[in-house]
Amino acid sequence: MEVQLQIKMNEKLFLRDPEQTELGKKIIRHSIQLIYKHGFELFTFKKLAEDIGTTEAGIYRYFENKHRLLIYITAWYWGWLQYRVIYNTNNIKDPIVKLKKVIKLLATTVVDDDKTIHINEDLLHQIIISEGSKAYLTKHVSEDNKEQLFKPYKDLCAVIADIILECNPKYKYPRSLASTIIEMAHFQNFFMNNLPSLTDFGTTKDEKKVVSFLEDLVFSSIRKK
Amino acid sequence: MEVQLQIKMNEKLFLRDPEQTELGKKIIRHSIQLIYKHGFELFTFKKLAEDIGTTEAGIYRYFENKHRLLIYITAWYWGWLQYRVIYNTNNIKDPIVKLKKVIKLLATTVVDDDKTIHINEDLLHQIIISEGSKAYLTKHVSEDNKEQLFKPYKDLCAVIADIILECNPKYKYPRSLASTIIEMAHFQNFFMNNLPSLTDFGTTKDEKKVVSFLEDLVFSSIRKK
DNA sequence: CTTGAAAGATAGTATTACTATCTAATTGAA
DNA sequence: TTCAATTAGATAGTAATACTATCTTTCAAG
Repeated sequence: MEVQLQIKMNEKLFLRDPEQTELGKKIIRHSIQLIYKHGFELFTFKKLAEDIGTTEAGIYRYFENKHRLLIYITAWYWGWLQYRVIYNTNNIKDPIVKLKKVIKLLATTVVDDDKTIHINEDLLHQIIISEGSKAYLTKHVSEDNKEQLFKPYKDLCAVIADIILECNPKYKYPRSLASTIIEMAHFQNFFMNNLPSLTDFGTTKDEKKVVSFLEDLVFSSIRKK
Repeated sequence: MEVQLQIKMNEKLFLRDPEQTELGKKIIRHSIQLIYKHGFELFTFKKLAEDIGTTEAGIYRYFENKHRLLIYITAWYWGWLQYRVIYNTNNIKDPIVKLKKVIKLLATTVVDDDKTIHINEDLLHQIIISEGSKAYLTKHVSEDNKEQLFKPYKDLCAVIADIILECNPKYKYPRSLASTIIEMAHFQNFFMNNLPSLTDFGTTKDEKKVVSFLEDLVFSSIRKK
């Protein structure tokens, strides 16, 4: 059986739905590759158009600008992660086991998912690590937020917060702890590979240690006192 | 007695030392104001030159580009914070009290420091919250790091890691916990004000709650088990 | 008095981030 | 079969950005 996974995206993120056309899918696929290759600052629609073999104007028919495209890509990632979290914790009763699963999903390298042929999830994961926070670290974050552009991130955070509350209904900071887990899963990975002295894993560069650190952090905090 | 505080800066950060001239100091002062006003992406050397009343070429004599200027500003901030951490924890014996002091210094609004006339520390603090991580989230982070551009951040992290180890010499992740405190002090503040549902302080927007969250997180983790 | 450093003035270039318009190809409904 | 709509390709153009270059003025220290 072949299953195709479709993440439902907020329509305000694009001018024309990239999932609906060949060119649209190429834009997503190649933009992930190019942002990975050049970094977001040096990524341009010109380079993207050349890479695809279309024109700049063609890209602009799908996305207002490269920042919206970044938000689209990150939103897709958070949507996909939430799907994976729910899918992988589905039959687990013990919330502690659930939470461990979540931490692993967040902090561990992704294997390319065949259910989404036009997206390379491994590159995407790397992009989220180094470019993800640029989606919201802007002057217009509040307006973007009003348009619900960050909903997938906030939904994921809420799902994790709920699992935290299952572990300890009296824990006072479930949402902040959830966003801390999400951000640190990525930042500690980035630091480990690029500014190793900011972590305790610089020598081994083993992402399992990021998982251990996060587990220690989280379960110390929510353990009933 | 008037004390003037000078933070010693890495010479690779600038082409001409901005602390040594009037124009240099104006560049720092006005760039902080303008980055605060426009955000880093929309901040340009042209706008800065107009604001100061000099020319673009004039700015380029001090800084290679706006990204180097951002690194300079953030490096100054981390240097200044380390000074404040050491100054304020100087006579404290109890490492737990020390660590609480550090968290407060990191997560609480700064009052403008008269010891540095040309820098508005309050605006600077806001900039670090929303733009700080852009200094290292780049493709060239490793080369920049080889030039020691992030030393002040790493030094501060090391100082905090040492205090953590004073609290519990057996704690396994002092550096990662230190970088987590630093990053989350800023991110939780940003989230609280801009994406409130990612935190538990959205309704009150009270930064004291960020301090409480961080204290809970940190002291749960390092408590001897 | 002169000389060298800093800053001002002006100009110019390649690239970026768009917008506009026109034409060609496809597709699917009348 | 044809007509109309949708999508994409082609081309052009603009304002702003991110620089580099050069020449002149100012000013202060030796």
